[in-house]
Amino acid sequence: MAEIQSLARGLKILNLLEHARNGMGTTEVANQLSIDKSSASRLLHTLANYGFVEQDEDTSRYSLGPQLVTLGQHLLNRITLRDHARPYLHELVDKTGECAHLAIQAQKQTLYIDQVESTAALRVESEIGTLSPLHCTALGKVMLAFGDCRLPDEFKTFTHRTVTDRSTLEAQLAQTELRGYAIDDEEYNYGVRCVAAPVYDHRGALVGAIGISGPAGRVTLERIDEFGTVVKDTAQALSARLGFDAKLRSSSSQGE
Amino acid sequence: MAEIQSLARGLKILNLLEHARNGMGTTEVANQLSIDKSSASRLLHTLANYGFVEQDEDTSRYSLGPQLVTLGQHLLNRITLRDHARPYLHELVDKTGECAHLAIQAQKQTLYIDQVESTAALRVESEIGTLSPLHCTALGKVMLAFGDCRLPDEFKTFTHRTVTDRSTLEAQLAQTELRGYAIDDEEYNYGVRCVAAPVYDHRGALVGAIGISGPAGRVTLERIDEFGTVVKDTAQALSARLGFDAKLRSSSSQGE
DNA sequence: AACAAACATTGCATTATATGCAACATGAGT
DNA sequence: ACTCATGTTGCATATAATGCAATGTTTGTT
Repeated sequence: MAEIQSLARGLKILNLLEHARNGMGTTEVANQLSIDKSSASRLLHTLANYGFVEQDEDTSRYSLGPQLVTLGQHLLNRITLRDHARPYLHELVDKTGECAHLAIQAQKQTLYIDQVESTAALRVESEIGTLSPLHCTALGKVMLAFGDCRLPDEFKTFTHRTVTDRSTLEAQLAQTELRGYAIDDEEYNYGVRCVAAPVYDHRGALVGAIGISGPAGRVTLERIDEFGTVVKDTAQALSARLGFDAKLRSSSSQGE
Repeated sequence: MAEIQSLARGLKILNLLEHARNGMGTTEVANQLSIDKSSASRLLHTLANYGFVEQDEDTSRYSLGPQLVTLGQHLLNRITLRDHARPYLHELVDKTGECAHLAIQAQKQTLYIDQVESTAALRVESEIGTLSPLHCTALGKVMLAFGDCRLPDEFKTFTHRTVTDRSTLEAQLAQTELRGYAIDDEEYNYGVRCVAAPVYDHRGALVGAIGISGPAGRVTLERIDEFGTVVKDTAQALSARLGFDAKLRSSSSQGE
């Protein structure tokens, strides 16, 4: 099905503005999209009418508008998993001393929907709202190993440790399933190691993943199983809280 | 300047989906917008391509998509005022026992960008991302009294206490300016009373407002000045933290 | 102060896109 | 098996969107 070009252009403008710290002028937008500046002006005016962008009165530059906060926050607030998971994220921080995150699958990627920060000076933060790849993040590998989504078609490289070979990744995911938790061993960010485990609902469907991230110097390979067990146990407690009965689940979801 | 119709329709779809708890089907969207269902289908498909909506694989229904969370959260996270204000919101909760909020002006309304909840069982929450009117909320009246925006053209009624007469509102705003804090006396929500005060930056520009909200039974008229003084003092401390020098500001922003 | 350059907006004729209609495929209910 | 509703797709047509040129405004240079 073909796209609606005008709508697509408007949405592209929003994505451009995400990366424009000081907003963008009409001509900049036109140049980036390779369209006439009069077209850009009309697209921006329409986005502004509905509050999706705002135009600075002094400089005429456009920035992302409040309607995105309203819709985005509204969507976030209706994910009940966030409320249920929050205490467990705090528990993860308490037990591991590292930052804890909650993610769901969206857009064939991993969407971070909550985090609890640790008190450590050196810490790993993942901004809520961030979309990350599936194949090289701990939370993403949980979706692949325990959920029903397919492997992506391509595996982008982020560090020299990123696995981009399909059969190697599949073997890793098989190991993940056996262990009951996933590992990101500096595959997405240098110096950062993460562990994550699946969260199921009362019907046994994967609804998200929780995990911790820390500097590789603290989340060492020697301690990875210790961290992994804590994360797995906490995820299981959260799943139980959501009405998941582990006995009814096939043994493939158990890490024993 | 005329709007771009296709883009406007796409954005209207997003606004419709905000209120659709279980998503909407293609035909529902078409009916709501009075357009053909083939047009609705193409608009929704385009929105889905860019992640602004998601289509449920089983039911074909559309819902708001993760890109809105990404963009909205990105925008929210870049408002440095939130980080600076957070400790002061906690201070307000500690001192008053009520929920504290931070808002900025956006779209000729008041946009809530942060809140700290009190521990009281009965409390007033304002969802982050919410847009509220200027003329009948405490935070909104702060924008009108201490900022440079004009009065709205119309004053919608929310409770029987909502002020809708322009000269009465102007007199109220003059009082607000003298007092140094604004009051919402059940004008926006029945049973809820709020107090708010202005936050200035180092250049003396109004950048936001902080305030508290509570049940009218606790935030009584007898105690309103006590609450007002606490909020005003906290807002002044935050302004000072942002580099605002109260001595350089005209006396109109001082509440004495 | 005058001038040039860049930017943003607007009018308008033309072009390309978006549209609605009809047909088709699919699923649900009887 | 049949009917109805929904969603998608092909296609001809109508309309909106487009780009060009002109205009107005602001900024920077001389």
